[in-house]
Amino acid sequence: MNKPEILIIDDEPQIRKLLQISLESNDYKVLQAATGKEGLIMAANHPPELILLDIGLPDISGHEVLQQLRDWYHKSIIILSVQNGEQDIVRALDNGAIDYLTKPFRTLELLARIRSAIRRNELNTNQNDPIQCGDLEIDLISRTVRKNGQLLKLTPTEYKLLALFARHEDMVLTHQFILKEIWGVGYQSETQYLRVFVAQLRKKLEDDPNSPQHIVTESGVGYRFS
Amino acid sequence: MNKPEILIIDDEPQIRKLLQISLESNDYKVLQAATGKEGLIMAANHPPELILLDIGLPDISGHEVLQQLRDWYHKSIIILSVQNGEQDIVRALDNGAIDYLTKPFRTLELLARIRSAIRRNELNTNQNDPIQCGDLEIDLISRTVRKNGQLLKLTPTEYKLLALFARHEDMVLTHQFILKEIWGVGYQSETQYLRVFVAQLRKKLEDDPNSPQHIVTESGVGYRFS
DNA sequence: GGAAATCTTGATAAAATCTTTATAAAACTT
DNA sequence: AAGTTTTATAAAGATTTTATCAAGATTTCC
Repeated sequence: MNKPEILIIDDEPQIRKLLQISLESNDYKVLQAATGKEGLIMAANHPPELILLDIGLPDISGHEVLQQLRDWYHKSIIILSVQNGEQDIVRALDNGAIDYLTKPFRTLELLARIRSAIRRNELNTNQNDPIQCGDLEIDLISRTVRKNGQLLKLTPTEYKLLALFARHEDMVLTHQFILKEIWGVGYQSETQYLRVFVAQLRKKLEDDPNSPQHIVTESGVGYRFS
Repeated sequence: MNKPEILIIDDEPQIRKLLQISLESNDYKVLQAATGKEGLIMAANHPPELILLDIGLPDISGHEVLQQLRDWYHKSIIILSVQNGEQDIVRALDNGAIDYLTKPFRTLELLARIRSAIRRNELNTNQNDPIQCGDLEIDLISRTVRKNGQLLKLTPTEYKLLALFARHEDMVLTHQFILKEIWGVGYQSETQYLRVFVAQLRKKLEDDPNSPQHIVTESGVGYRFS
């Protein structure tokens, strides 16, 4: 049985050590790089199952590393950043990072995010099958959405939005990304549209729209669907 | 053990003979038609497992035969065409042919294509049985529609439209798709046609055309039949 | 060739959806 | 804890989409 390999790219030795202990005790194999350059080389030589990438690196910017990785690396990349780094987070997510964690992070949350990210790697198949999310079933071909087997009536924009969420389950989608995908370039500042439609979707598909389970808001960043 | 039946529609006797020998020696039962008309009749009387259809027929164009077949026949149709018939091939595939072969063809390739086509049939069986939707019964073979047992009189376009809906029960069909299927490419913006015919169909087959149960409109997208 | 049936096109009213505004609640900052 | 930013929600106005009728144009069939 092979352990999944995780590459950590971070310049702070304490962080690396902390991550190493947490991850190894949960049956992952850990690889470490202290600089962006080193990280790129290690990833290229031996592509891991997941990359944890610090945005604040000393040599190359983490954003630069992310972009270079994304040219060829298609598995999950999770961003590590200091608090108040919202700008960085949004930019990284828009560049293809799949999730983010702000330091200091809680171990349980870290592990949950990692499990989810690795699951996504394996889940890229069967594009045509209906998507099952708890009590929701989204069939992208027949364009139907069912909640507990019952057909929901969605407007075109509501459906587009839900389909976008469903295609990126568990991922944080930034406002900008969603707006670009649904309304097109040029609408990236109309975040109000998004709020209105998210509210409508929640009203239709959440058991309790006041404490949403499916469409979770990531304050200052975007939304996550699960 | 029943042998799968294959209907050949081709005006050239040599080709039919060649195909017959190849196919029978590989345990298929072969039916033959020399004209489009004859082919349509034979297919209707005794739907085969697969149809090999020549595009260059003397009486009706093979395209016409294909379209008429596709109104009700949902198993595989493989197109036979002379070389240089690219236009024909593209058109035929758009009209629902599943594969094509250019004459002269190599026997092994032919047999491989046929095996693959028949395998696809088995994925969706019972296509030829009458479709029952509540009080409606649509028989694609005899081209009849009954509501509570009573025969409805539909115009050709109305029938084509209803047949299209019935073949895609519960699916949302976009305006564009429907227009392309019924009127052909180039009519995809004539949504008014569709509205008129949907209204006529509803008048004929809904109990209350003002609150349609069968043909449901998906505003901004298309219609759904159930 | 002519009558009947069918299809195309235009006009208009009704319905559905989207956009925008307003305001309150929640979440973060300092 | 107060102030600021971000988010949620409702509802009015604007726009788009749909339904329906009916008049011409075309095709089909005898």
